[in-house]
Amino acid sequence: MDIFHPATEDLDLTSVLQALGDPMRLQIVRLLAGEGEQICGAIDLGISKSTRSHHFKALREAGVTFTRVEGTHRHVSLRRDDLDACFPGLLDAVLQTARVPA
Amino acid sequence: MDIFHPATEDLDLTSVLQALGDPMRLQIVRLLAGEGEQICGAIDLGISKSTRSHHFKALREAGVTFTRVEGTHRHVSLRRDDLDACFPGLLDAVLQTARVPA
DNA sequence: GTAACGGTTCGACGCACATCGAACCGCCCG
DNA sequence: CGGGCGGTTCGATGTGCGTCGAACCGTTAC
Repeated sequence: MDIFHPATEDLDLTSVLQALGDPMRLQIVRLLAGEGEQICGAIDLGISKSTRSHHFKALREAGVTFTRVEGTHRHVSLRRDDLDACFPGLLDAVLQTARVPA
Repeated sequence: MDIFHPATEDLDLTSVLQALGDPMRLQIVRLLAGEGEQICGAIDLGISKSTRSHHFKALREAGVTFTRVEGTHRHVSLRRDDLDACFPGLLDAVLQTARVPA
C-alpha cells in the first residue's frame, strides 16, 4: 500500500473542509504553511505517534498535503498550488484566520 | 430553550469548517447564498424533517446561519457579514467552488 | 375548540473518527 | 548483522454524528 495522493482534479471541497475541521489538523496545516515542508516527526503536539500518523494520512488523502519519502523520513508539505487551483482563496482564508488564533 | 446564536466574536474556525464539511449542509449554504433567506420547509433534499432540523441547528450553532422566527415558520439566512468579518474570504471561496459542483 | 401544519425533540441505530498502546516494517548506523 | 529509530498498521475503545420515525409543541385555519 504505497502512499496515495488524490489527483488535483479529484479534490473534493467537502473532504477538504472535513479534513480542515479538526483542531489538530488545522494546527498542522498552519505550521506547514508557516514553516514549509516538515519532517513528520518534527511536528509534535502532544499526541501519540499513531494519532499523528492518522492525521497526516487524513490530510494527505483529502489532498491537503503531499508526502515525500526520503530514507526513513516522510517529508510533508502543503499542496498549495493544487488547492488554490481547485478552491481559490480557500487556503488563504483559512490560514489568515488560523494565524491569529485566540 | 430559545434559538441560540453564537456572538460574532465567538465564531470558531474549526467549528465553521466542521459545519461546512457536510454535503447536506454545504448544499443548504449554497442555496441560501444563491436564493437569500429561506423558509426551513422550502429546502428539501430528500431528507426527513428531523434530519433537516438537525442540520439547521448545526449551521446555526456554528454561526453560519441566522434563524428568525415568524409565526410557525423559521426564516433562515446566511450570516455573511459576520463570517466575512471573522474569516475574510472563506465563505466566498467555499461558495465559488460549491457553485460548480460536479 | 379542534384539526392541520411547520418545526423541534427524543430515543435509537449504525457508522465513522480521534485516540491510544503495541506490534510491525524499512532503513540506517555501528 | 543486529539494534535503534522513523512511521505505519492493527485492534480496541469511547465518543460524536447523520439518519430515521414517532411523539410533541405553537400557531394558524376552519
